[in-house]
Amino acid sequence: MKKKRVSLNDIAESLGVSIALVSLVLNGKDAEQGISAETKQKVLAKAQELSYKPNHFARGLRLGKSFTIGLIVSDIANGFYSRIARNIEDLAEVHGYNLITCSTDEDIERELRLIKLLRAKQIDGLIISSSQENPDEFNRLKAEGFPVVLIDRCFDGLEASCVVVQNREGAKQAAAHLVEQGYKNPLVLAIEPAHVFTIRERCEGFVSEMKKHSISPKVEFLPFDDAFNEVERLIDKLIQNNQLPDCIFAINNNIATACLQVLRKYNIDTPNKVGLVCFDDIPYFSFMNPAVTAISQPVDDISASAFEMLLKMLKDEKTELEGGVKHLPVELIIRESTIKKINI
Amino acid sequence: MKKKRVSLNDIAESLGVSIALVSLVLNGKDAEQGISAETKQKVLAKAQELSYKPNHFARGLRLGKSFTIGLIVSDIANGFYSRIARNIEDLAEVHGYNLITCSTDEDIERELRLIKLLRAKQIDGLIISSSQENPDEFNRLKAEGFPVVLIDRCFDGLEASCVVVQNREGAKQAAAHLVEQGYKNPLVLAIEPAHVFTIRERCEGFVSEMKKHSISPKVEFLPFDDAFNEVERLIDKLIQNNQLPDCIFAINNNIATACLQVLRKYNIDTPNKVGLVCFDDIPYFSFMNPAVTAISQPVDDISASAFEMLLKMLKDEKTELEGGVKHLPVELIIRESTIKKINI
DNA sequence: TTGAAAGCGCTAACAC
DNA sequence: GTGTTAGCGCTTTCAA
Repeated sequence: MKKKRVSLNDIAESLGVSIALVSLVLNGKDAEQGISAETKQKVLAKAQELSYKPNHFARGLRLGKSFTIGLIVSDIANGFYSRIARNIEDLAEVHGYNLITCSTDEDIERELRLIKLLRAKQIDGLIISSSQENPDEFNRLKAEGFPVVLIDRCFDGLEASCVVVQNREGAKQAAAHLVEQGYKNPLVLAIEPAHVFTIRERCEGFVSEMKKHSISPKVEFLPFDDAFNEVERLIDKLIQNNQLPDCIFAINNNIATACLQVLRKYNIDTPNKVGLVCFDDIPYFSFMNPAVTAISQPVDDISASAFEMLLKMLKDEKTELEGGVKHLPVELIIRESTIKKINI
Repeated sequence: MKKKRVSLNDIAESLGVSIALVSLVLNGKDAEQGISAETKQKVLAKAQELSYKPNHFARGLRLGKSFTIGLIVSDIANGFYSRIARNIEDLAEVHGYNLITCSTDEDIERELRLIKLLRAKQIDGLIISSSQENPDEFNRLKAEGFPVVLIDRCFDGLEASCVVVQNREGAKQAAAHLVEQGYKNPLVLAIEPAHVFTIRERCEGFVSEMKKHSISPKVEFLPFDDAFNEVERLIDKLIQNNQLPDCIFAINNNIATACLQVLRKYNIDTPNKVGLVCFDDIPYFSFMNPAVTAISQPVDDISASAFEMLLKMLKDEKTELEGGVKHLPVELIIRESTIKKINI
């Protein structure tokens, strides 16, 4: 029993005026066209009465715009990305845009498919934390004049715009802190794919700082899925081989959480037996047991900067798109998981 | 320097065939139309070469479908909803649909605006956790034949389809558990707006169970925003007036988290001085300090049921939409925050 | 086997 | 002040 949607035509007919007139009024262009206040009221009233809703397809087809932007991340259920999504959603709404969000699970092919799909759906612009191996796809998009902003992860040779944090510096701070606390045998727990910008930079920053103190950390790359079991398998193996580290640098909040679970399960005292520091802070870390030392990323700034960049491109379509990478600072927040207790 | 998008016409022209032919081939209707394998190949090759992407607007305008579904929740950054969003996103993708997600912050007007907007954007269906006061809007949608499934929250008199959990039963279990543990002076921490289905059912379930044990819990409704400060203000007042409860029933994961923060800040021993139980379990609760006793909701089942219902409506458009409410069971997971230690 | 053409609903240039 | 009209890109019916 589907009712037909009401169109401009329906309003025009029932009022005995032209479609164009109705369109003009409903788009607020009555002033510049000199439409009488009377007809304007009639039209507005009728539109209300029939509860007219503009057809987005027709409008989009005509205008070539969807007022929808895409957001692609690895996993929208990860607190880091879901906070970004929420921020961008709010910013977008202010400017009349909606957000269509997709998760890739770090799958390169899937990411390309999603980009294609979203473009077919005529999104006006894209914000993406990419899992690609190189910047080609994004340079292509930029060359086409398609507004795109990368967040979180960057590429050498990228020509499109990008917002990232100071991964290296953050990782170095974490390393320096661990050394200061007397940890000597660190393990870096990263995830695949290892080429990902954030992973690489964080690992390199951490390792290079450790090297300064004549320490060479082990680095392990875990599959993206199923963090808990992967971490457990690894820790188990390390225990068997008597190779347990005395501290862990977790590459993201997921891995850190998994670590905490596993350490607890194996009754490994944190921070006294094994310290833990995480890149990326989430609200829960501050009251976990133990509270987790973490490098906090400026989520609000990332969202705001990225959206601002995108909006600029969305607005002045004439000019060449700009490009450029913006680096945002991070902050090491020291909590219980890296401060050994005096009496153990 | 925007390149023009390539259209069916471009392919047709450069091949010297008709648009219709190209359309047929690209939609895989070449068999039933009896198009020669040769032309088919030509078309496919050309489409590939020009990297043709169908224009979603034109298609949608013609077909009246967007292959996009809407998801409206109060806050996509809340773990409960972000997990649901991720699940539905995955299910949707399998069936060729995308998800456009919006947050309302429990704002009734905003919710209505969003529904209108998404419909204008021609979403094919809607999954929503609503903050409305009554089912009118959704009964209207159903009457119009628009596919909609409510999740998490329901209404008396609702005619549309709905998936909820057994809020009352869960809250009762929580209450019974607290009593069993010897707690005698509970406080219910809920949020506004108080008319929300989940809030109401959880409060009622909890209170009615407590009444059986001759206990009348206090119930406080906090504004939706800024949970931490609201909880702190309240706890502070209770301490001043010497009215601190001996246990708290937090209505959702946000409030529970805020409670934990505040209790810690005030150095109030949990569970010995004040116990804490939460409706809705999130992964972090299991390794917080103390680990939080919580009522776990079947997030996967909620997502799957809701999507399945929606998909059914999306598919057979002919038949009258069904309606009906599905109730899913919950489970009390007992952890440290409600088990008093023997030696305190 | 293929082509022609109508029409989805809307906007904007132009005509009256 | 208001109407007419072309056309955005696509699908689908009918004709050839």
